Amino acid sequence: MKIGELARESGLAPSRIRFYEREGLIGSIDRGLNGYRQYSRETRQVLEIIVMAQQAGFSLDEIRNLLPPHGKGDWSKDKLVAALKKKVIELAALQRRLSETQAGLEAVIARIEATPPGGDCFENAEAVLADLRDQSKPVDEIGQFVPAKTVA
Amino acid sequence: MKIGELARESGLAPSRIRFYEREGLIGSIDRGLNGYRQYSRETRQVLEIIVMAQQAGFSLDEIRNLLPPHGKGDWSKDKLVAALKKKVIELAALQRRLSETQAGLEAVIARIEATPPGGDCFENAEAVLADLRDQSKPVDEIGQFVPAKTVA
DNA sequence: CTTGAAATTAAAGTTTACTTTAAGGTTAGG
DNA sequence: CCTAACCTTAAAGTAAACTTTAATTTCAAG
Repeated sequence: MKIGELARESGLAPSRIRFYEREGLIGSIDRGLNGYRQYSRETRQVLEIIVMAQQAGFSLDEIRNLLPPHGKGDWSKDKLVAALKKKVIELAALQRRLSETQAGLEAVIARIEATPPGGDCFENAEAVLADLRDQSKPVDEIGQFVPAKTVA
Repeated sequence: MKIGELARESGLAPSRIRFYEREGLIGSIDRGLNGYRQYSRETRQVLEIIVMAQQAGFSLDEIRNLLPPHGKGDWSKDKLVAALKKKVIELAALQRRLSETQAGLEAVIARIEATPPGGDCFENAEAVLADLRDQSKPVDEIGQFVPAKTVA
């Protein structure tokens, strides 16, 4: 599979795929005699995980550390299981982050919809934001809202 | 309230608050005789909403359009609520996909760990990857995974 | 054999979201 | 009164995540 095909299938631009390779997110891939990159189907899964993780707010740097080390094909059963389990843990991390984001958004929606039609925007803001603060943890103990601590 | 105090309370750098003002996310604020910015308590709430929305994946540009027109008063909350709800739906969809992927992975792990120790590693790996492809449904109807359409 | 689509590289450019710097004016404490 | 901490501005700098450009090379069709 050449880069153009992979690009079509994944929906990512070829430049982006090459960029991920330069950045070490995709392991060294095979080259044909002509120097063209030859991808396996596995690469598509990797790209998908990268995109998903990005959508959940992970930086490429974090993703690089989450992805299993792409040492080539000595795939023993144990290593395969270990890699998959690691992936499950990664997915759980993604889910946690998504849940937090979603909970925060829903709280904000609830508050806005609870505002009386003619009312001042921030009349009861204080109370609801306090709720938000109690439920999840968008603030630290000093009372500042934390800048999205990226979770490795 | 001067900028330093607001910065301490919100946890945002003064430069960042001034930046948001330049970008039109915070309305025109009062100035003292000395030219110092004088903030009201409302501004803190606005800053918190900005941070919240950022964590949910909104760009500053999108946020600017969601926030009340700071010329005068009423914030048409319908637009804001609609956008936020749309975002929640997106997040839910993302989470469903993650769940499916995770469930698939766990099933695959269980299968591998149940295989008798005599098996061929590569045969196994092949089957595992096939499972992964079939079980998770990470693609849209064209077969691409969608690149997180940011919603205004 | 020629032509156009697709591949390669290195390097430079873009956007977003800030921060830092430089050069100053203001204010509170000792 | 002096000094340090805080405020002001415009402008330049930075980091992340890509994309675009330019200058080739290669492949596939007619």
